[in-house]
Amino acid sequence: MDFKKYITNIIAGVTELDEENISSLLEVPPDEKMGDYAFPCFTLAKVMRKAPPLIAKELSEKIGSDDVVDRTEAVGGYLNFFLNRASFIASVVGAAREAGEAWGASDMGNGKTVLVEYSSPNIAKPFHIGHLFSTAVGNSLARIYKRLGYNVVSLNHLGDWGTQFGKLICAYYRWGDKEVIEKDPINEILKVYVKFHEEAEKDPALEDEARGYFKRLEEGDAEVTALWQYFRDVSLPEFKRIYDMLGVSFDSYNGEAFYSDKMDEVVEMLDAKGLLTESDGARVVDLSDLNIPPCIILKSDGATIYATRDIAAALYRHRTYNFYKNIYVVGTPQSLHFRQIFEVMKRAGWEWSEGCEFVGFGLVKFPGKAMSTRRGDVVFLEDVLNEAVEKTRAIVEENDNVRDNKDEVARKIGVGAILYTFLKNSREKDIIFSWDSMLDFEGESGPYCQYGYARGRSILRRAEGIDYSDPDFSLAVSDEAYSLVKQINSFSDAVKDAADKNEPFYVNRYVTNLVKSFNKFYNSNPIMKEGTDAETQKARLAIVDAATVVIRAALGLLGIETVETM
RNA sequence: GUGUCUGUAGCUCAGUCGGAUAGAGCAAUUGCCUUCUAAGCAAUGGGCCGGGGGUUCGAAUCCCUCCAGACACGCCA
Repeated sequence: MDFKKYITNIIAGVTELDEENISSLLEVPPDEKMGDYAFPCFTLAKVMRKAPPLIAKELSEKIGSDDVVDRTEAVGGYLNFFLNRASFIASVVGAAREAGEAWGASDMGNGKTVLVEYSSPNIAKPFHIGHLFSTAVGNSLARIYKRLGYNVVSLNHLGDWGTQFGKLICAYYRWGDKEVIEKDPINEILKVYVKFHEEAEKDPALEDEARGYFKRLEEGDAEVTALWQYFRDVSLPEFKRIYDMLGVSFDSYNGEAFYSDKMDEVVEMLDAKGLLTESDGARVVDLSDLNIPPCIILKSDGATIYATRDIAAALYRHRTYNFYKNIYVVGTPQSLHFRQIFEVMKRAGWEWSEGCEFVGFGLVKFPGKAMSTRRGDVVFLEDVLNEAVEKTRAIVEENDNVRDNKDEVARKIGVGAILYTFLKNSREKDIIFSWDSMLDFEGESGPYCQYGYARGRSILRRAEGIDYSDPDFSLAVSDEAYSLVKQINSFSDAVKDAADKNEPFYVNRYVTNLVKSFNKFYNSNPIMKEGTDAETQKARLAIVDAATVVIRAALGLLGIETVETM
């Protein structure tokens, strides 16, 4: 049942306000001692021409109590509602257990299609820790939208085209050693790529040479294309290995190259709209009326640029998926680029482009400076994940609680810890990379949440054979039980907030608070311990059951897996 | 220079469509492992919410201004 709505109706019955108005005013008090819902009477004071505390008092007297609302209290200008705890717990726990894994789901998406473009690494370059930001956020958003009933399509817009490949090919011809590269393609290719940038500092002519190679690639030159294909072929298995480890998958790996033959049409369409002007030999869309730089569509050498490809990709996606939303999970440094291409599409008269959303995330930095693949200043994601799994494995051995599948447990917890770190703050915040904080498994962390789940499961295993399907919840009423059940009840709010803002950290914070409440609950309300009354035990077991299901569901939305013991 | 974002406890951050004594984790100090897993629980200390003005019954939150920092700003992506 929707308690907020219930209370809104009560207030509507005793005031002149409409339900929508009341609902937006109704809030949750900062302290549980102040009740479950609070209605501020300040705005009412103007129309009723009475002091807010007096209004609150009068309303409180009018409302009285029933099976759902235990009582109301007027404090200051607030009218505070206290729910009947036993019936609240019974209602929420019952509903959550009935819904099971579907708790928190919604049909608001109604089958509308949401595209989420994320991860999108550059091929022929190692997958570094910075890529995890996009991967973690995108994967989580995809899961969140799915839970809300949207038809989600995950897109990995591989960076497999552009002048950077000219650079790579140029570097390969100059400094590459085929035999060495075959043995460890990604790292060796990275080495020549770094060398290219070092040399280009001294000899800027190299840049032109690189652009020349890309031009040849775009023109379909067989030799250069074969080399490009090779770079792509050796990269994909590397990426897939990491995605498997993270539990991430994509519906499409169509990268930039996929759109290389779809750009002529875009150029023609923009031209037909009269949007293209010439500027220093390049063809651009002028955006000076917005005080932002022009969007380059064709470079002065006639080759395309990533803006052209992104526009072609958006058009293709519109035609293929008829999307409701087309979400780009890309670093904030690219915000101007997306503003430009969204504006160009708008000026082209493509109304569907309104559905395009830029979802930026911060930089992963080293203390002092940003990471740079060009300089070779990178931390490889695989190293971070392996380190986390290794550390977890050592803890698992030391604690000696896990009997089977130790490797699997270590992987899930190690990876979960890293994912959690990337999803715990608002996504636009930069992350300063440090091994210490990456490998901190105490306090608010992935392992903390997984631990709470494992403890709950452990209690339920001890309860095997006990039938707690229909307990008397009045026996389980306690401050800890009540606040835990309130958390369980608010799951769907957290999911909606997360989708609304495209911020997975709302779910992260939610599950952390849920686990915190759960830990308090089982620490102060004995369940399978000796001396616990049998009927009380059943009611508490039902709560544990509901809590574990919701913890698992919430962690699942973050891409974090659970373990039965740890 | 222009634009976007940020500034809250020693550190990392929540809270920012105005509301009740400004919160959490880490770090520090202290209790709790013969009793459901101590990756845990309980408790203590810690704050001119960058500075200054303004709007309001009420401002960390809105407006103005200054200071500090990050990122971006045509032929890379």
